[in-house]
Amino acid sequence: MAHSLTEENYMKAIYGLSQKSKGKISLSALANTLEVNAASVVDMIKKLTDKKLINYDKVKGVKLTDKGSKVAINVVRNHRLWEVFLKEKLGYSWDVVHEIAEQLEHIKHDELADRLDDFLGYPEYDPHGDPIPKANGELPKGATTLLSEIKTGEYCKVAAVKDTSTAFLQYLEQLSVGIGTKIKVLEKIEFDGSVVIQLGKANLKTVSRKFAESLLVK
Amino acid sequence: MAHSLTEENYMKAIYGLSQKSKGKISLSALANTLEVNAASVVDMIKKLTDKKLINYDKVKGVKLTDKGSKVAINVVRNHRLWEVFLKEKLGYSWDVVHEIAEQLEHIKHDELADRLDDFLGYPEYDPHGDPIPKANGELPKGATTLLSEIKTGEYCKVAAVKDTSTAFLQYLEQLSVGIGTKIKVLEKIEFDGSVVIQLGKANLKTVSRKFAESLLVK
DNA sequence: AATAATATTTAGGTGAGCCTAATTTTCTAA
DNA sequence: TTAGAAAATTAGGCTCACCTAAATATTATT
Repeated sequence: MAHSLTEENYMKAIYGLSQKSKGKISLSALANTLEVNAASVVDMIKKLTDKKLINYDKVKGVKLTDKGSKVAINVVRNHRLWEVFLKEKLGYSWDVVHEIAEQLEHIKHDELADRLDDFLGYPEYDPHGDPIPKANGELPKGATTLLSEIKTGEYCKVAAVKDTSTAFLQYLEQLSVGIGTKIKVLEKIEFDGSVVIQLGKANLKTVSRKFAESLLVK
Repeated sequence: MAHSLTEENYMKAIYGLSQKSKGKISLSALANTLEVNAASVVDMIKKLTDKKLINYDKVKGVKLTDKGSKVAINVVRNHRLWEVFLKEKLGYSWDVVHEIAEQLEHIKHDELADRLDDFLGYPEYDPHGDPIPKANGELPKGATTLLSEIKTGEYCKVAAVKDTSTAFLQYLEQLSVGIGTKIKVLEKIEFDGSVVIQLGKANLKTVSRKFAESLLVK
């Protein structure tokens, strides 16, 4: 009843894709996110289907079964808890925790996630602001509003990053923007979607559309 | 220049065997501790030799090179630090930490061991009393005296367990014997090597030769 | 020294997860 | 509606780490 590291990664990828884009999940989308060849995906989809972890239909695409969903949520829970550990306890910066958690998320032991959760004080969000699934699989509400959706003149607070690439996280670091940072939207440039924002008392910055669409706020 | 999980386990096994028995390390001894077929060992020995991680000689047996030694010590360092973490921070009992640390020891990130070490307060020994290699590879002195070597009437303190099997650890737990427990040797039965010991004020127990040869004291 | 036991090596094979190349199916846009 | 693009599939191979079975070496025992 245990799953290989690779199987877990496929299910996590399916889960991730189903969260961020409501449409159907194609094999090529999976191949893309997992950075493997489409032919490899076909193999694995067969295997996971046989194990009743997913359902596949040319029309509906790939879907996790309840069983597969549990596995995926568990891996995500582990990943995010370990990220909190790495940041809060070992002092790693948020652009590094992801890659280490990619390894730690596959450590298998019944009570491990729960003990870690307890040790960390039951955090609701990981260092990137993503919600950490509870032991029962329940997911705390995550932010859904983009910085780009905030009206001119209004305030918001950074809730999460949509893009967890090192490049973006380091850029945020450089701007001293983190989870909880207060932002005022001063101007939205119609031409290219750039946004002029105010950080702190009088610190003005112009950020790109891409930036404004990568930051989740509330 | 990274090594596979399997390669790391072979080097750890070679290191372990070289620590506990001073003689030559045969392929069959390795096959035995790794619980694989001897033919598999032959394959891997070739591979590790090519990578200059070990030297193999029919007469002298298997030996780690300096390079291989560094890898092995690193894995052991990781293993024992994670064991401390699991016991001290997550509250796992000492008969469980080993199997989880078997997985955690292979997590790869440059600063991880050092950060963990710092977080744990630079422990010198793991929960079984085994010395934790320092960042520079140096190994704190470990206990070498067996309970069976203590003379009748003398006192000693448990320093480490030589056997880390669940069966032994749980038995110790049951007897309330842990690292640091004070023991007085009352009698040594010549017939079968059993030892009568005193735990605490007046708690007498008779333990087998096997037991007395599995407990390291000082 | 001969036999028995153990250790080592070779040869050939397995499954997991990946690949390329070629093909077929499905979707999209002229 | 049909050509072209994109997606899915098949066929055949690869590497890693393992296996069994058989052959050869070495070591121990009588």
